[in-house]
Amino acid sequence: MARTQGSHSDITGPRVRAAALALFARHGFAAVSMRQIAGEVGVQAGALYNYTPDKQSLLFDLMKDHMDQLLQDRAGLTGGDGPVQALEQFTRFHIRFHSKRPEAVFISYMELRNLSPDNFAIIERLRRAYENQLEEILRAGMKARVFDMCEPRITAMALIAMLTGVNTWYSPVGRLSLAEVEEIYWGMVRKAVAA
Amino acid sequence: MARTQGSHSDITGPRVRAAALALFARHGFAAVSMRQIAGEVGVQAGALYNYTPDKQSLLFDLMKDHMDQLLQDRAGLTGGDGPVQALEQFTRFHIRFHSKRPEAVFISYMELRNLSPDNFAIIERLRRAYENQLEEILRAGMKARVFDMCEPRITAMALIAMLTGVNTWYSPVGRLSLAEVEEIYWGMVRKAVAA
DNA sequence: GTCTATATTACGATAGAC
DNA sequence: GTCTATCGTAATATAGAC
Repeated sequence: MARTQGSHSDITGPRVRAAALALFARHGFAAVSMRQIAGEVGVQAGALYNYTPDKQSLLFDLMKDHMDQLLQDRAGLTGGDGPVQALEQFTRFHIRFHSKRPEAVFISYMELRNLSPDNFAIIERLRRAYENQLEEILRAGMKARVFDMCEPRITAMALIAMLTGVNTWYSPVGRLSLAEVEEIYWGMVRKAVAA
Repeated sequence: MARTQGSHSDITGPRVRAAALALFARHGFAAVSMRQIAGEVGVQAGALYNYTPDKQSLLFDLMKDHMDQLLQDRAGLTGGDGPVQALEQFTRFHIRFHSKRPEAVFISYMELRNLSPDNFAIIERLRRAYENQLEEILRAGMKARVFDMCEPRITAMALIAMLTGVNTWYSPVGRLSLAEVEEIYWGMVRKAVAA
């Protein structure tokens, strides 16, 4: 992977981030060295510091971008005509979004403890905002008497855990299509909160 | 934490494992040094090698013991009078067992990638055996027409993910008792698979 | 069984040449 | 913007004294 000198700022930056994403997901943040990332990109370790002030920022930027994209994509949806439709939309969106980015999802769940306190607080606030969206859907459905549960916050956490669990077994080349997976999980979600 | 020389084999061994469990759960396997573990125990780093051949074995032993205990405790249960009772028993057992060992659970889910290939295969086989127990309960319930689902394997994975998610928010000193948590989750599980 | 001391290797990050 | 070279530190694991 050795290469001669030259200027490639516009393509090296994204490649550094892509390499870090793949390596952090595979081996864990603490187990990956800057030299490994550089080797994957095809530069020397020192060159990485043209694109990130330090290793911590590299991790944080990956997680921050992931959460921003999640909330942005989610904000682009209509919200549905009622609580049931909104819940179905949330369910399908969550599965689709997360199954398409297994590495970023993995990192965002596993590497929280390797964030600096300040960075952790930022990511946690974004995650909380996403969880709150599901909780509000559940509360609206209770008010409309189409859902029945005693603890909407905990139900929201339980449903998100279930949906994110798709990533532990789903493969795009597996037996089930993403549409079929959505259907199976939407069936469980619908029944679990049904009035 | 410094201490003078002396022989303490019978108490140091468990303390090494306890320190490793706590530190691995808090900071991650790769981020914890043998010196940190030794410091927590109150010995020098070299002394740890009287209790483990290397750091990898320390991690593996923690995970192996956790899985063995899970399967052993589970095997001590009756199984219930029918599929519905069996599912309720599984649900309550899973929540109770996992909520009582948050550190071991955390490690067993997060540090799989830090196991050597051989060790990974052993742990995976044990995990699979546990998942199969839930899958068999679901299949029995389908046969008896008390459960309804199209994919019992995936449903089992979904339910386990949901139940293990309790560990992300539950605190023994929080608002809800463990019995209340069990009740809430059993309600969701029951409805999700109901015929 | 634990200590001190160390061999060997690797880490994150920086400096200055090109 | 990337290179080579390096600073300062810390890692796992081992050896031999007590």
